[in-house]
Amino acid sequence: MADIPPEEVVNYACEDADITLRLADVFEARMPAGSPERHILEEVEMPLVPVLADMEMEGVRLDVDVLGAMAEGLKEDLRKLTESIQAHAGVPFSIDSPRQLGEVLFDHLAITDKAKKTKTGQYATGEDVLQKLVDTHPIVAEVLEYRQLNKLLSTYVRPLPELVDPETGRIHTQYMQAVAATGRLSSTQPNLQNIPIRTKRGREIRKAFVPRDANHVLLAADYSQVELRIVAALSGDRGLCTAFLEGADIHTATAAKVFGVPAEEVDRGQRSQAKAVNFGILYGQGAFGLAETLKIPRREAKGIIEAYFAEFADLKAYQTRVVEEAKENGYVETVLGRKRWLPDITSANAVVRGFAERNAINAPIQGSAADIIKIAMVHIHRALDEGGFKARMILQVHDELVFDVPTDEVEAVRELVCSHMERAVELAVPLEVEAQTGQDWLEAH
DNA sequence: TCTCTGCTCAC
DNA sequence: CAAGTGAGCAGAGAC
Repeated sequence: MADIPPEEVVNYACEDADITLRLADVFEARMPAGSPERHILEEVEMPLVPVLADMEMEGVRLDVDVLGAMAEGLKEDLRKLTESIQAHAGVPFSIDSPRQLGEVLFDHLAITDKAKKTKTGQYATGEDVLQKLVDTHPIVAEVLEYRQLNKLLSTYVRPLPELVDPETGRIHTQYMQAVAATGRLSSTQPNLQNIPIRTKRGREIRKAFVPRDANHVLLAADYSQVELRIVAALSGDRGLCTAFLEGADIHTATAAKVFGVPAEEVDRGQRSQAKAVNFGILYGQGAFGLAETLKIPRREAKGIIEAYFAEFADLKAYQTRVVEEAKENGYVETVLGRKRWLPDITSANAVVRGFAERNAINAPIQGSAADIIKIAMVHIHRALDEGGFKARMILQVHDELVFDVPTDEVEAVRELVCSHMERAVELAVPLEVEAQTGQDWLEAH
């Protein structure tokens, strides 16, 4: 081994021997030519590196005045809420401290005699816990609102303007390519993959994400129901596949089957329940979790899940199969053959094993969605370059891509982006993409 | 200064 | 016991 340059060698220190191997041999053994791993490395992950680098360097412009105005409003509302919460409590305390808040609510004010504890023994004061206690005392609703507004101020509105690069005037996130166990990207410094959208107040933050100048717009393109389409394709479930092939509203179609009524007669409540079941399926949720989400008795949740799997029997069989395969092989795979190893799948501990089983169900779905959008990103980046477009890909949020586009390129880029996203892979069901433009990220949704 | 905990934002 | 993947913030305590 003396003739191998040191940078081409890996050393293993074992109990009673030092083993030296050629790096190239280790690589060939771990990623043999023609293997799915090698394909993912060479055709997806490596080509994605310069794409992500370009996105990071390009950055996204932030209108700091929008956030400045929001900050003033939030501070004033938080001041009033703090005053009122302290008055209800009767003692000064830090609302930001879950421990102090728990003591105020459950010892001092004693708003319930059934307080829940966390695993470390302190009072649980999470959103779901407080939501159930909202009628016991006026302080509870105020704490919930305080938490929501303080989250917006402390995580987004205050820090984001600080992260604008003085050179470019833009925010430059970092995409982490080898962090998430499923193959997803993550985003840090700042995380631009969790900018609020759910609440009215939070959504406003998206108005601060703007195109580079007056001659550009933001174009946001997102996959419609991509994970449910993937689960339909992977399971080959006839009911699910047919619904997607017919272009049906998937939650309405699901409700029609589960509740045994024609699609036209599905009401809002039934659709919303079916939607919750569909999402739960992606994570391996059980009756307990569904009951919690829908705020219905467990018995009822169990009935809904049973009706669901009676209708979508191929899906049930698929989930059973994927867990069995995980036990057999020690891993599960995405559409591209990306593996997630699950050593806990054979654990004797039912809690630990249950976790691994839900990972076995979820990872192929979440990971396949990651595979698909990564392929689309590589193709789109190449097509924009080859087409001589000035449009730039600037953000990825798991099932969504955002572009900064000159106004005269909008229609061509929209077509290019949608077409590459929809054709990234060929599945047994169509992939659909919705694209919208706007003068800010909120408007583009 | 570092790490852990609890909480909450996104998909 | 119970719903997957992440990141960031403030509090609290160890060092």
